[in-house]
Amino acid sequence: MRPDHFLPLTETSFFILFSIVSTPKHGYAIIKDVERMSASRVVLATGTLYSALRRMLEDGWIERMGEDSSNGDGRDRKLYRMTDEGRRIFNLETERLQALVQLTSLRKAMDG
Amino acid sequence: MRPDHFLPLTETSFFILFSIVSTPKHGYAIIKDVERMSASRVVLATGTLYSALRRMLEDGWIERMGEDSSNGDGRDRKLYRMTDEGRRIFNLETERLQALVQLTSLRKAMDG
DNA sequence: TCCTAATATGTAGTTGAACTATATATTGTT
DNA sequence: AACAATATATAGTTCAACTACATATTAGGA
Repeated sequence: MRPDHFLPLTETSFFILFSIVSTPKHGYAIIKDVERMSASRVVLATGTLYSALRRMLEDGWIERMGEDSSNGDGRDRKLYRMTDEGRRIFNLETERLQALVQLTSLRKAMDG
Repeated sequence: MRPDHFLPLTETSFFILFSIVSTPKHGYAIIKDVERMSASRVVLATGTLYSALRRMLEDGWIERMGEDSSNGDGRDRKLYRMTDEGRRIFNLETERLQALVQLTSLRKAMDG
């Protein structure tokens, strides 16, 4: 199993994984979902999204599903689904985040 | 006042600011402090630290204090202190982090 | 006294993720 | 017919973090 020093995830990777954590989505839907979830603070450019997706595919964090052409509509859509490895990494990242928040709230009590 | 799109902070910047939030420190002390705080998960290389410090000085997030040579010992040490602007940014980042953790914990209940 | 680890600050060059800009095509609405 | 929204993708730039290197002082043990 690969080491864990790809943590911390970038904000982009984090939100992409978060977006497909339970429901596979295609690229454009991920952009819209991330925008909604973040209250418009994170708006991914297509260049940012597709290069991030390519990296995650290479690393096996996500995979394509419905590779065949016809998706009901004759539309060019590619659904991305999280792999077990992607889920493992996403969980590690949320744990890291929780620890960080806990650390900063501890500071408010003690000092030094 | 400058805009807020320097958020999210990188992990490096976050830990550096966190380290000097109440006590000014010199570079090497910051490295050791960050290592301790993160349970050795984050060990800053000197190149990483000093280039981050330079950027933060340029942006006015931190400032030097005790610029004069003699620090009791004849040692070459430069203390870095957080500015009000640095504190403002650090607080924004902790708020962002809290919101993120809240978002992920919400997911565990609902789904979509 | 010599050696080593810890303390302390810095620069040069590389890597890689996110960014802007651009290109293309389809679908739904007016 | 025109336009906004939906949909995917590449090329080139920017910038923070990284590795590797360079230098010097101080404390402690052999």
